[in-house]
Amino acid sequence: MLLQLDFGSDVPIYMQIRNQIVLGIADGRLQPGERLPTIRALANECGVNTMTVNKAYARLKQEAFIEADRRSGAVVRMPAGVRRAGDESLPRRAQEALRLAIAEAKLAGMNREALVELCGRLYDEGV
Amino acid sequence: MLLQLDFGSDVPIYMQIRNQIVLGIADGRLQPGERLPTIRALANECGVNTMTVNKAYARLKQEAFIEADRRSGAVVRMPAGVRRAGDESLPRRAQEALRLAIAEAKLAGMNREALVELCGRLYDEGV
Amino acid sequence: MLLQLDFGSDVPIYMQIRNQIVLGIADGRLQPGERLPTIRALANECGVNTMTVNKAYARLKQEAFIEADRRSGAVVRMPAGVRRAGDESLPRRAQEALRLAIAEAKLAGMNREALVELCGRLYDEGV
Amino acid sequence: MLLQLDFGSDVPIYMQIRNQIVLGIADGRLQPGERLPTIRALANECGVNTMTVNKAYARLKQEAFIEADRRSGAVVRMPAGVRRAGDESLPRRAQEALRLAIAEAKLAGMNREALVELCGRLYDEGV
DNA sequence: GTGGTCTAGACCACT
DNA sequence: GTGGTCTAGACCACG
Repeated sequence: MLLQLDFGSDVPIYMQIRNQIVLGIADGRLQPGERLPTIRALANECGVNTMTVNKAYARLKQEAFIEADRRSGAVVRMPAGVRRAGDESLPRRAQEALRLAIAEAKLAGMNREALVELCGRLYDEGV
Repeated sequence: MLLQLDFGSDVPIYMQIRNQIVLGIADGRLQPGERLPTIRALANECGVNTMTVNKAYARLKQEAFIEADRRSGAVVRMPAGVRRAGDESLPRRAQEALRLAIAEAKLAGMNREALVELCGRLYDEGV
Repeated sequence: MLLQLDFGSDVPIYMQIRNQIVLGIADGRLQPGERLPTIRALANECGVNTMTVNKAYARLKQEAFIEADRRSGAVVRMPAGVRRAGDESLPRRAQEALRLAIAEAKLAGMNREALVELCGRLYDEGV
Repeated sequence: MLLQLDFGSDVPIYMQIRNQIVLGIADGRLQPGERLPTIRALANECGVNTMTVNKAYARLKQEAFIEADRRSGAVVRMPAGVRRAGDESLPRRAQEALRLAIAEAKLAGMNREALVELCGRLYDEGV
């Protein structure tokens, strides 16, 4: 899986890395139990500092998306285990993001039908 | 309309103000043609710097959600002025936010049906 | 409040800082609403890097012990607000630590009465 | 006695092994004079490196919780050999851990009565 | 060889 | 002037 980072975005790089890995898990490109690249490898591949990748992995670990096994690096958690162990505030964050994105879609002229279809499609992608 | 700001959030204050006004327009609490508070009044009410509100208004204006009338301050634009055509016009940022939020909902264990229902409900709220 | 750090301990410095601030809140040396030193000031005072203090503050913030207000630095949260917003796993961690410490006390020959008295005393300190 | 290890915890594996054996001695699952599994057997059973178990045993021996009998492997020490006199002998590390855990319990909203009751219960468990 | 921690110094967005 | 982010390079404990 190749990450596409947008330096110059207002979204911090470590957050972009985190987001793309979350997307990768959700759409199946990253399978449960699969090993993620080592911090050094990913940092090298993306052209960023190891600390930056470290921060992304630390967050993913705290959010229970991955496990940082001291032996074999970081592995994707089983979906059953992704039931918010670490961060109770995340669902609320996600819901707020959802609400805002939908409000913008509405103001952009998208009707209800189109929006619901879009959301369903985004859900299905890569199931 | 009262703004609820979360100082200490990772979302900048001016962006929180911008977001809440967008939400207000979408759910009808703010009607097209309605005057927004003056920068100074809103800053005073929220206990933030006028620079902060100024930044929020500037962004809303640039995004065509409001118009800056020199006499009457900032007013909400007519929906015709905000509306664009079809799916394609959903701003990329909004669509990316949507995709990410839906991915997180999926990983939180929400099934397709529940998600679609939630999105529909969020769309309807305050229509 | 002066922090006493033990470089060379196996406990990471940022964790020592975090722990001492938690202790300070618990025993009243740090009052709710009180401002903590700025990251730079504390780093300077302790002779450590700003990143280290930053990490301690980030953790305290995530654990809901402090608020990092973007305007006025970090402030101690109201006790009512310290009800585990961020990290559900912490109480379990604390309970495990408690269990282990008590086991060691028992093996060190401390009887039940002395232990309970000690725990009560530690609880009262600085109420 | 089966050890339950949490790879991916921030507590090193060898320390988890050490801790669980201490707990086992305290609650009576491990009796004085009882033989511990050989390093190789325990390592095999837990799926860890023999070096890791070795490190745990070395620490336990240094802390006088076990003895390394050249013929029969590691055996749990007689309680007399572990017991010391009174409050003062509580190892500083343990007391600091106790203090911190109690501070966190207090900040989590636990009142004095509940805490003392919990500590007493933890003491009694498996006496 | 892994992740975790730390340093010294820098830039930036936000207020 | 604040916290947040990032870099380049380093050391260490762990396994």
